[in-house]
Amino acid sequence: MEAQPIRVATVNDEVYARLHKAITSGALLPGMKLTIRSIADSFQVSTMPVRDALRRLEACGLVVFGRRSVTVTLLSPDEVEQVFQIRLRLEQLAAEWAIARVGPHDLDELERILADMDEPGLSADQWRALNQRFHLRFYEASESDHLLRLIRDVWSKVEPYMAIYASRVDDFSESQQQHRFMLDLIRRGDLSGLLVATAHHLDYTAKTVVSALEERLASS
Amino acid sequence: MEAQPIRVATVNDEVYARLHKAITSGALLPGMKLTIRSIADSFQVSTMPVRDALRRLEACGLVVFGRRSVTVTLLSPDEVEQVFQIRLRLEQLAAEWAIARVGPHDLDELERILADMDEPGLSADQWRALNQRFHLRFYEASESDHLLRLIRDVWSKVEPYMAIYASRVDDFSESQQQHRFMLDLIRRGDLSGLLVATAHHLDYTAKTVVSALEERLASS
DNA sequence: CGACGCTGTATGTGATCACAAATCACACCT
DNA sequence: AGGTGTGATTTGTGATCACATACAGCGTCG
Repeated sequence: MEAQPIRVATVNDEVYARLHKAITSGALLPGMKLTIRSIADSFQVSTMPVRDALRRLEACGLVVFGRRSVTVTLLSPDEVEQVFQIRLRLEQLAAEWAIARVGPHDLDELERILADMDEPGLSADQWRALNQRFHLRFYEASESDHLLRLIRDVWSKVEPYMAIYASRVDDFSESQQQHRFMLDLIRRGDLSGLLVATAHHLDYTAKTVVSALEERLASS
Repeated sequence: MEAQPIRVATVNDEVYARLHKAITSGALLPGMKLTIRSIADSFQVSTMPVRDALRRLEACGLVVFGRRSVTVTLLSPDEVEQVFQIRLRLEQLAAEWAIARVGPHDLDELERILADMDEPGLSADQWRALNQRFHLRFYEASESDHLLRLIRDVWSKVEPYMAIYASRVDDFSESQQQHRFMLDLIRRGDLSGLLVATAHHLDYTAKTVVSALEERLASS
């Protein structure tokens, strides 16, 4: 139980959190133009915290500052694929570190998350949240805040597109099967097996997301 | 010749660039407390662009916002080592992509940079700049802005400590020898050899930097 | 002599205002 | 009818002001 310094919620952080969620959940679609003033008005705050929040989102790569505009980052299918490749390398490293330090308590929690994901009738958002929690929860065992933060940021970049994918598909059994297989490898401490499984899992996800994205682009 | 959109220099960007350089070059030491107002005064601008710039630096991990203070990020030797490990994975991926697309023009420029590094009487800052340019110039051939930006950011995190190291050592021949070896592998398209060499090179650098850092900590 | 508590200052946060430039619209010219 | 130039509006940028609170310095008490 490492005590994080208590951060009293500042408006800045709140705006950042809401915008981050809005973008990654797909509520604000990639390519959409944002205006600082409208956001400020809708949140009933001044433009200042919105500016700060957008700056931080810019550094995460979620928005892009133009000459006179702020737009939600729009990735081409090719870029999405690149980001997935980057994610893979980072997550493989995290897996290496995590598998060596994972404890029984961690395993229990991972198991519980998977159980939650088996629950029928999950919304796409709920499934995405649980899916992310499963992976990140495991990587937390790596005990590297730097790596974890990096993975989170890179994850965020492709999250909007996973939201698109998840909203069109209602069968996650294949993905869930892979999760169980990976958890089993983690339990047995099979690192090389886990690395392969992770690559396979991410490739599978990437292919699905990218093809869904290309299909959407072609139809427009 | 891909045309970058013309960014007229805003005060914000200028402040960001200066602070970034000040931190990575070691002029602002890790752990140092910053005050928005003093920075604004010294740059003869208002506090506003400084705030924006610091927010962006925060997202890059170069500064940390406390409750009532902004401090330059201070990394423990252990954290520095972690970041080097992350760098390695990212740079190996970049090497994979770059070695397949590198062209004669790129090779010429890399050669020229190495020649510049052979120049005797280089200051520590100059050597660091050239060293970074050599590696990043190669990775530019990967043609992935996302990966490149990520590497740049992660690099920045350990740059201050490389500055400490570089200021204490005046013999870079070992490092330079590794560079020449790597460039030769690039020329011959020997990917697996390059991956090993990259790992060796970064491990060597990390060990040197970390031990210099620990030595400095022990003596204080 | 040291620890605790209070007060004053310093400083990040948020709001409001002013400005310049980019964008859009409409009208005009070719 | 299509392209172009001009004006109005939008909108990000930067400055200044007000405020609440963390932090330091000092005094007092045990």
